[in-house]
Amino acid sequence: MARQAGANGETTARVIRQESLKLFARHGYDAVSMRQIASAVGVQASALYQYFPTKQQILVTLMKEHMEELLAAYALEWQDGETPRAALTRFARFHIRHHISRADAVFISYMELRALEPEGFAAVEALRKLYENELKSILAKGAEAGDFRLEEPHVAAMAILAMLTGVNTWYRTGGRLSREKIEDIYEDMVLKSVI
Amino acid sequence: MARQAGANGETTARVIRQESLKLFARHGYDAVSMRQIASAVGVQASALYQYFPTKQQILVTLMKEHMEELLAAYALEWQDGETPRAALTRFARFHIRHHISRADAVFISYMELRALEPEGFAAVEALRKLYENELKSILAKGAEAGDFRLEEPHVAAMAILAMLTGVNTWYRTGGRLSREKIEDIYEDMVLKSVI
DNA sequence: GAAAGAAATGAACATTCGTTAAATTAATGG
DNA sequence: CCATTAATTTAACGAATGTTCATTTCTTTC
Repeated sequence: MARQAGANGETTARVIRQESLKLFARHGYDAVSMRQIASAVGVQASALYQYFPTKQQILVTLMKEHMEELLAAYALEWQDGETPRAALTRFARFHIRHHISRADAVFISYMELRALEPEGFAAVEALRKLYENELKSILAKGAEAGDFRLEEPHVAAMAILAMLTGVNTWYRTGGRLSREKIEDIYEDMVLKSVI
Repeated sequence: MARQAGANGETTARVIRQESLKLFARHGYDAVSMRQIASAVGVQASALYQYFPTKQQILVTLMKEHMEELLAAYALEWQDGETPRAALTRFARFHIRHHISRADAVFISYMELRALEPEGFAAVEALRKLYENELKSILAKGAEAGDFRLEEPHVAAMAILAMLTGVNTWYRTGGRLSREKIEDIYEDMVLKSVI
């Protein structure tokens, strides 16, 4: 056989992304072979090279897309003229909501940074900094306005991001707590931690 | 050459641990080869098998030792009859202090869980739960006594641990902030988040 | 219905991997 | 100083890796 009936390039490309994401998250970039990805897609390893020039490019694509999706989703939520507290509340709830429904992509984006070659690393890191700056900006404004009590906005931002992103270490779909409830808990802790 | 002048088994074993820790933290378990480790130690790859039966056992040993050292260090700090707030303060400061001076081991212990085969995974996971339970116990007692306001002690414990452990994503030795100062900031945020 | 393009296969490549076995050298104890 | 043992080397193993290339099959277009 060579070409399957009903085969379509766009579909295959999407399935490659999908299955790579799952496999990288489950076993790690280095532990997953091109043959494993191909097998999950239902294709031979050589077929992957019609869509990605290297294995590394699959990873870079997944990570960049994740960060760009995150930034785009946050941009949709953003509102001008909010109080610092309202902005921080919005940020916390958005972060939890966005992250718990994308466990695999989040996992990869934090774990596989070291698997990136310099060029891809720089690109992904730049996107991450953009997102971090959204939170830092909220905290800095809040500190200036006297709404937040914090000596080191940078450290506070790192602490809050770590706390929020940590939700993925324990949250599993269909668990006891609803997404709303989890947002409530984290919002509460984040707000209190800076007030 | 075969045996080096002054060679000694105990020394080599320690150097293997040391260099493996560095390499695994820097590149990830799967990305590091036995030949790389051997080269860092200053020995041929086959010599490693005098000290560890498999590459996997090196990883298991490093992770178990890290968790056991953590539990032992915490046991030394522990004090009976403390108020929940004092206990939480002690926990937060201990966690920061212990973790920032062991960046490599901490990194591995969180990143390479998935590289563990079932047996080793279960052992390491059990040790981790013991440590988590120390914090949960503090939070549960504090909630019962009315010192802490939290509906979900489990979630709060996960959130606090993530926040504290996150220090290693940004902290670098010799930075602007002293260890004491960092402990102060995290203690403050953790305490406020549950009150 | 033939030509052109897209989608995929199958075989092969050099390299690297974890691991084993036999041989070799240095330190130790009588 | 000789025998033993500990520490390490050199060489080799089969298996797996990312990637390339020529070929084959299906779809679309004229």
